[in-house]
Amino acid sequence: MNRWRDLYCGELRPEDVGRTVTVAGWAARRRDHGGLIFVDLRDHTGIVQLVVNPERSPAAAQAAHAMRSEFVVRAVGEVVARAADAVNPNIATGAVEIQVDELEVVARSEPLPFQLDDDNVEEPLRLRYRYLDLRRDRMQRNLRLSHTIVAAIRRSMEEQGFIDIWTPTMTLGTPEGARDFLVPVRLQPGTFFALAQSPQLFKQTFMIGGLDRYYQIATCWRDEDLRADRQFEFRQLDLELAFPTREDVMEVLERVVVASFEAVGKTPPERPFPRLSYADAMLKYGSDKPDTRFGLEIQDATDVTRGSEFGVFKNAERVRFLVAPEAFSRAELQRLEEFAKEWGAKGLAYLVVDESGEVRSPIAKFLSADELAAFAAPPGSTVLFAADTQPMVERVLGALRAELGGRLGLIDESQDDLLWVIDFPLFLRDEDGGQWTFVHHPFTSPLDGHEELIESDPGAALSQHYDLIWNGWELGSGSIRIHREEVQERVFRAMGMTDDEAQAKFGWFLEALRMGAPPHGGFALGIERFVALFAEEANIREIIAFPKTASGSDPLTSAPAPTTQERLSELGITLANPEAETGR
RNA sequence: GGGGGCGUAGUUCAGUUGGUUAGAACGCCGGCCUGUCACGCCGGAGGUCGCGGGUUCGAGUCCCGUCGCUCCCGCCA
Repeated sequence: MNRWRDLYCGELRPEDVGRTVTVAGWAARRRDHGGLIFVDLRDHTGIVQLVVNPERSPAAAQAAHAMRSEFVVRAVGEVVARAADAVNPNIATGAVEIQVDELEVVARSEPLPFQLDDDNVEEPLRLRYRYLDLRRDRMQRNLRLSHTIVAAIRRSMEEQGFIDIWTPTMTLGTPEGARDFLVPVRLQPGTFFALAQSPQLFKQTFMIGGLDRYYQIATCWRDEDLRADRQFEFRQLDLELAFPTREDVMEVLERVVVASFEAVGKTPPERPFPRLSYADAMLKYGSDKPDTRFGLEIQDATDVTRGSEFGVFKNAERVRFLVAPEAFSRAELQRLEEFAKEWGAKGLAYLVVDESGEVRSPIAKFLSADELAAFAAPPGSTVLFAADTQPMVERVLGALRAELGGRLGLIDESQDDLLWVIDFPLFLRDEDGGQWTFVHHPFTSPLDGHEELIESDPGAALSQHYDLIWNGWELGSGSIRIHREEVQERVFRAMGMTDDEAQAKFGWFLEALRMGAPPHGGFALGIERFVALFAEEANIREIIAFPKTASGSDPLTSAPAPTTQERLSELGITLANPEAETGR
């Protein structure tokens, strides 16, 4: 290759025996036997063993003796076969080694703040010294996997006729949705750009502009609290196409998913992926992103319990239950009730059917024969009830189901369940107001024939919104959009927005809809979540080179940081709390 | 904004009912060692027990406050 190296450390094989080669990398480990010194030389491809023999090269032996962990080293030597009893089967290069003639310390290293072979280091320390963390297998693997998947996505999108177009990241803020990150504008003090939460309106504008099939791996910003699966900034595969059916959009995504599985050598799911209605998902799984790798389905008993002697059942809007395949002890039931209460339940009624078939329950005496028949469960199981409003019942049993799935080991980890949740409602009622608010975003089209319900029965109107779910993780959302301005205005009105407000926020877009907007629809898939599932990482920070901590800072650079008074004056900004200016 | 968990050597952790000089492993430093591959053996250095206050004869340990990290709820069109 060049003066630094002829090939990579991990590439050496028996057929290289006899060659004189130059290699370079980091000294992962040194074993100094006083005479012979072994050095494990590492680069991104793997490890090769250097053997430094003072009889062969006294100078190299001296250099190797002074060498320490993570020194950057260049070595010249002869590739030799190892003796049969000296072969190391744990590394790919284990049949050979390099007898060193020349050893150059290219760069020294201080002792590291943590050991690279310790896979149990606190995350803040890893992030503070991310460049060291990146040398490790885990991060190398994850970042390269991320690249492989993004490359496969791009290839698939281009094969399907999509073109990559850039959209602005500095844009007009939207009061709805997530909090915007604001960017003050020096040339117009007092005004702000918002960092794009997504290219939503721009991609719809591409369709009106006749671009037909657009995609982008777009960075998006949202100023909300961070989580294991949420960062301030993240990427999404953003796409939009003209004149599609809902099935067309889903097919595009299914091809992308299958191409990604193939790219990483994983058996792809069969197409088409199963479709599940929102109503069924909420009933059976208590979630709009169900993990369907296990059963434990929720059942509705409201028809039977409406005439119950048991007041809690009789008066509840909904009574639902699930049957756990274990006869829980009193202590376990108490823990489960605690759990249910944390999710908002007032209590947790239960029927335990022990191994002999005997029913043990404080509420059994209130229940009719019909009720007991409806809840029939096999010996060695427990029926767990939620009785409350429908949203609360869904919430509590959904959480309980997910918890039990994990706790009872019901999940088949080898399985990959990809599915579509479709037929979402168009609106949900705001918890504290009673105001109708959109489920996805206000540009989602009602289902065919549901336009009339926008005014007459908003809660009953279904939409052409669909979510893609993988093992209980939401990969992304999409919809067929509204392409008629008149429908768009009606949706805004149903949400309680005046025409003036709609004009102020979206006037430019409503105007575009009046000038020949084709039917269109699209999708956005979260790249980091998608890659994390392939990488079997529970946290997207493991997929991101330089992520923020849960409190929103970067331990490597110490960002964010206060700025100077000069910069603030230029921007026309006065801090309400000037102490913050000097930093913490 | 709310709830849970964590914070002791460079790292990962232990630390009894509040009681003498706060320990272990790995790492680091020095020495010995020519077939190791988590090399081995001998010796050594290394501590603001996150920070501040309180209770006590005495606090790593108990109490209050605070900071940081993390998970979850809210929030995330």
